[in-house]
Amino acid sequence: MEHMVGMIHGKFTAIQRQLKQSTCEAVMTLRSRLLDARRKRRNFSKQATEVLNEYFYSHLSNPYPSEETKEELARKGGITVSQVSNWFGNKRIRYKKNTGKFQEEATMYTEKTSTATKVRGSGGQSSCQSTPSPGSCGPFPLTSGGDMVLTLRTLAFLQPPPGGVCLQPPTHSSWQRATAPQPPSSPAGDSGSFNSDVSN
DNA sequence: AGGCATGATTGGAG
DNA sequence: CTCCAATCATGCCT
Repeated sequence: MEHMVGMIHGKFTAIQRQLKQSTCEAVMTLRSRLLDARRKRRNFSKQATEVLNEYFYSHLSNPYPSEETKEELARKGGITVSQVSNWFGNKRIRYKKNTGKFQEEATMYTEKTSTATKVRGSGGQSSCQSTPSPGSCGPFPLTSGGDMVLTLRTLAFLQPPPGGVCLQPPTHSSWQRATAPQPPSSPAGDSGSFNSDVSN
């Protein structure tokens, strides 16, 4: 009996120590990663930039994505929601500051989205849960499987800014903050909100 | 090395 | 709380 108790006790302490160690390790890892994110800036993947730009330029009149939209954009781009918020914040500021510089980009993406918005049928709001995606209908698998294969490589540079198209700088010098730009048409299944960390 | 582009952080305002 | 504006720090190109 005494032997058993001693053995169990020893095992228990060993496991305890192991657990402590692994926990500490995990915490350290998380912490370092967080700290890393602060200082170490890595450019977003092409896909993320594409997705964000498409949304931004197709909603230039009101580039304030709702929480759900942010989530979806984040998932599509393989980034976090806060990163989406950061990006939109930076983008708004920088776009306003230097509208002319973004004209090429703007036309590029607006054209791209306009060609892709064929699905936008009646009702104004597409009931389809998959948001208007560029190129074709549904290039993004949306399976959240971490298989972030860069599918839309092809439409990276569809066409240069067409000369001749008069790009009048939009006079919306300041966006009016309209609350709830998009009706909360939440896609029922919000599962698999797993942030697959493809980077690193 | 320098300059620019860009993501992240911070502080103030609503 | 979110957003804006300024700023910092890094990545990338020359």
